[in-house]
Amino acid sequence: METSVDVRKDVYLRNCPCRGVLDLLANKWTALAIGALEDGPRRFGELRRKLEGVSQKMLTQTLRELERDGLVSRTVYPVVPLRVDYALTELGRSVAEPLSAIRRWSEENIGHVQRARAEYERRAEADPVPAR
Amino acid sequence: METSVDVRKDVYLRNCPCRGVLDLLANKWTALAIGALEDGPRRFGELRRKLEGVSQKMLTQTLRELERDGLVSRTVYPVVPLRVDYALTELGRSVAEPLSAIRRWSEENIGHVQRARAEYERRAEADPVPAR
DNA sequence: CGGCATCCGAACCGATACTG
DNA sequence: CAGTATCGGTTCGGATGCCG
Repeated sequence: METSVDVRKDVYLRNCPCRGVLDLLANKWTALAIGALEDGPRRFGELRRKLEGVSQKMLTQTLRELERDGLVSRTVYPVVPLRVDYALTELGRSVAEPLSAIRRWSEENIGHVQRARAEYERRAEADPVPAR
Repeated sequence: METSVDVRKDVYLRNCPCRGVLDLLANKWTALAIGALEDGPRRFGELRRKLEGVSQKMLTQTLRELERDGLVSRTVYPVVPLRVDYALTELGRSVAEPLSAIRRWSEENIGHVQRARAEYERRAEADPVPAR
């Protein structure tokens, strides 16, 4: 069936819709939000506390996009006070592992990055405009 | 040796420097740039053509950050016309695989995402302000 | 060829106030 | 509790022009 437009699935192509998906995953809070849901459903407030430094606005926005794209489900319990649960969908669970690898890499290699950064600055000082 | 400040390596903590690393990887063009260098060194112009839609400014900026953080090396050949090669460092090669997984997921799951998006819009139309 | 500097509109994001 | 709405500052990012 698949009415295939002549745009192959290649993130390097300008007009490929996968670009949008990549951008979603590349969002500042996406990897953290997905990771926080790996162990089961969480309430909005729990996520807010877990993702230190996230503003309520950005968390809401991030979760909305993830819900819209089918990675996260949102369940409202009509109780007082209001309760809203977020959970990974099957699609969301399938991206959890790749994103987890990214988070892990960040934690494991921060040392290397910091050393590289220090080295870079050291050069910039010692050598103002070498070949650039 | 490791002068350990009391900030553990946890991307969920507000003041953990890993946040900066995660942000680097979460940049719009980072995953594409790293991927384009997987098969060996590439010239600036090659990368520009490969990453369709990237502006020269953003490509330069992305490559600079990657160089600064030790994921990419930059080699200038003092010839006319000028030639500059970019290549992955060992650190850069170690992140190539995780980022590749992210790109692959984007390409493989664009269908699911598009269907979810259509479904979401369909609901929004049919049901203006249900529980939000 | 591979940049850098500048301008400028667009998008992002935090802070605050208000709602069911 | 879990949002929405709005305002304003910051950053993003494209377009253009110039340089070695």
